Parts: sequence; structure tokens; C-alpha cells
Amino acid sequence: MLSGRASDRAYETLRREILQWRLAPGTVLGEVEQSTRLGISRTPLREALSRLTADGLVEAQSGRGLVVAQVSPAAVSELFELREALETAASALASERRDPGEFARLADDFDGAAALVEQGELEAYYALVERFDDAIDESLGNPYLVGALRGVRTHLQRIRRLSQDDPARLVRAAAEHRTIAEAIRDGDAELARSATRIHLRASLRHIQANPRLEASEPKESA
Amino acid sequence: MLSGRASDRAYETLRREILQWRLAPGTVLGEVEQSTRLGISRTPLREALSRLTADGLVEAQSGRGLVVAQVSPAAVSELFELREALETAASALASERRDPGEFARLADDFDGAAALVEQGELEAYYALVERFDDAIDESLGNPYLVGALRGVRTHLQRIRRLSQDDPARLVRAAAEHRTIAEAIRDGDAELARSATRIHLRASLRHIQANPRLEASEPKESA
DNA sequence: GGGGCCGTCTGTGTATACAAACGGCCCCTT
DNA sequence: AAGGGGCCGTTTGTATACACAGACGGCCCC
Repeated sequence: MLSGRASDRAYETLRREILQWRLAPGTVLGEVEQSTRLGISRTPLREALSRLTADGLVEAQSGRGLVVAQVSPAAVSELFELREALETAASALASERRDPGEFARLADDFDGAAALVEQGELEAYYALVERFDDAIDESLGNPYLVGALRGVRTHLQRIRRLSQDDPARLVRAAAEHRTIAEAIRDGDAELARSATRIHLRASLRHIQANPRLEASEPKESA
Repeated sequence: MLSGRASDRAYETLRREILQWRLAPGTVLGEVEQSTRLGISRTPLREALSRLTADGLVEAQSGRGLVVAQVSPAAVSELFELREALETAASALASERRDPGEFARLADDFDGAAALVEQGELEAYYALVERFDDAIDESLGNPYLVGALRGVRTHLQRIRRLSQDDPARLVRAAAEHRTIAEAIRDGDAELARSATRIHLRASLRHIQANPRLEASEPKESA
């Protein structure tokens, strides 16, 4: 059912499991163990691990082989520094290249997003954010920049699970997104940049203020 | 001689050859062909190609397998957009975290760099730039940001070969670097950001004004 | 003479077998 | 009893053999 290559399936499966915390940070990824579990041989599994390492989701631990990359409060701050650099630039550039209609629609949708959140339709809200990200990517028309953004968003998915969905924060985030979308719609690059920075700083502060980071020690599988 | 793993050697070798244009953009990288040439089996070669693909130096071509990534004027502009986003942020952050002595020394060295260039000591000049980049990376203390910068610099090495070393431009670039180093030394984040932007725009304009881009057709390796 | 179909053939994708390195553990020595 | 050295087991790294898919060319039919 899933696409042809075993290495692709292994990559997608492991990636999903890591992002969903089904594979916790520090988990040792033995080649034999994982290839057996996924029903493939070591060869395609190794390719999958290689790609995950390139993504930064898997790290080499001193002598112990590969483990799921750790997450620490410091890493979150560092990731957000990169994120701010990329997304402020992306918003500014998108302002100059966007399809105004698309972002007008997004601004309207974010206007109604508070209702979504308050009705518990979190999936719908996250889908809207994803549509927003896609619209920016498409406006940019820059594979290098989009690729860097993708990498950051990957890590963000894992971090998002640190602070559970807080409806109050999401309502505010929706308003911030709306401001960004309006600025891009109006072609106001500097305003888009500022609005993006404000949104990211608020997001980071929220995550830091809700530290669900259990000190994830490198642990042996039980 | 070169470090233990065959896949590492293959990766380093191919990477160097691509960056030095010994493997031209569009060159088809057949697995059997390359593994034979490098004296290894297909398994480690495939791992090396996988990493090069993650780096963006190798791309999958529709049905033809893997080829050395193309370089186009559009790609150069796009790369510089990403570069500006990253390096302006890096300079600003480095200004807040730097060791002032280190950047004072760098500023002095860039002051003398015009002499280096005019004496044809280009290697010494490039080594100085590398020392500058390393000093910024170390100041940042942010693996995510440093990793993104590394990726951009990799592609830049290949692009640099497009416009041959122009001493007049390098002398001006040295002065621009000096300005950046001084701003970082003084902890002036906004000045560092502006100086970096100026430097990058000038660099891009120079490359675009000296188009040595032969239309690199996909060609078979000889 | 042109177009479509089939066979072949080159190349990638996967599995497995083999080799070497690393760590852990026990035993021996002092 | 503590430290060091050697042995064994496990795990990774590499090579090779096999399977399958896509591309190219020839041949036949229209």
C-alpha cells in the first residue's frame, strides 16, 4: 500500500514514530532490531537511518550506535533562533511575491479559527496552519529556503508535543497568524517581518513557560 | 590513510570532486561506474550518494538515476536569499555573544588582507575568511543555525568557481568583512546585520555581473 | 513507410553472507 | 581486593548475489 521502496517506507515510519514520541529521545536504534520490526532487511533500513540522521532526528551516540535525537530546553531555544531567521525572511519575501487573493482568504480563515479551537476542532486548526505554511512556500519559489523551513518545521512537530495543546494560546496564535497573513496580503514586507517575529517570540515563551520536558536520559530499552 | 569507513571516503571524495567542478553539473552518477572507480562496493557508495543528495549536491533525475545537481543563475539568487537570512541573523547574534578579542584580531587581519590579495596570496585570504566563519559559528553556539550555515557555504564553494577570483572585488570584500568584524567586536548587532547585508548584496551583484555560467547540459561522464 | 508491441538488457533496489571493530566480562596477577 | 589483560558476544561495515523495473531497440503488422 505505501509506496514502492522499502527504504522509503522505513524512513516515513520511523520519522512518524519519532515525531509522535512513540520512539522517545535517547532510544537506541539497533539495525537488526528495527529492520526485524519493520519486516525489511538491514540495507534499506540503513538508508532510512542515514536520511533521518541528515534530518537531525537521529544522532550517533559515542560508541553505542544511533539513538533518537535528544530534546532539551536549550535545543528548543536554538531551534527558534534559526526559525526566526528563516521565517521572518520568508514572510518578508512572500509579501513581495504572493498571490493576494490566497492570503486574503487565509486571513479570513484565521479570523474564524478561534471558533474552531473553542469547538475542539484542533485538527482543523492545524490543517489551516499547514495551508498557511504551504502558501508561503509556494510564494517564495525558492527551493533552498523552503528546504530549510521544512527542516525546522520537522523538529517543531516534535517540540509541539512538549506543551500540550493549550486552547487559550492557540486562540492568540490564530490572531497572530491573521496579522501576518494580512501584512503579506497587503505586500507590507516589514510589517510581515515584525508580525512574524512577534508570533515566534510568543510561541517560544509559551513553550518555555510550560515545561513538560521530563529530563530524557539516554535510557536502555527495558 | 583516509579515515576508516569506505562510505566516508567515498562521500568526501565525491563531495570534493563536485565542489571543484571535476564532476560537472548534470553528470550521471551510475552506481556501478562510481563504485568501480573508487574501488569500493555499491553498498557504501549508495550511502555516500544518499548523504550527497541530502546535502543538495546530487539530485534524482526523472528516470535516469542520480546526477550532479545543476547550477543556474536562478539557483544562485535563491541561494543568496537563504544566505542573507541566515548570515544577517548570525552576525547579529554573534555580536551579542562574541569574544571581543577574537573579532578585534579578525578586524585587524582583514585590514591587512588587501595586501595579501594584491600579492596573489589568495589562499591566505580564503583561509582568513574561513577563520572568520569559524569564529562566528563558535560564537553562536547553536548547532541548528551552524548546520544551516554549513549547508549554504557548501553550495557557495561550488558557485565561487563560477566567477574567477577577481582581485579588485576581493579587496572590496575584505573591507566589507572588516566592517562586519568591527561591528561584532563592538557588540553592535544592528550594524553587523546591515554590514552583512551590504556585503552579501555586493557579492551577489558581482557574481551576476560576471556570468561564467556555460549552459551546463546533462552529459555523460567521459 | 510508420507506429505499436514485445523482448532484452542495463541499472537500481533488496536480501544475505561475511568480516572487522567495539564493548563487556571474567579471570588472572600482584 | 583492585587493576589489567585477554576472550567472547554483539553490532556495525562491506561485499556479493539476486530480483525487478524501466529504457532502448528490433520486428511485425497495419
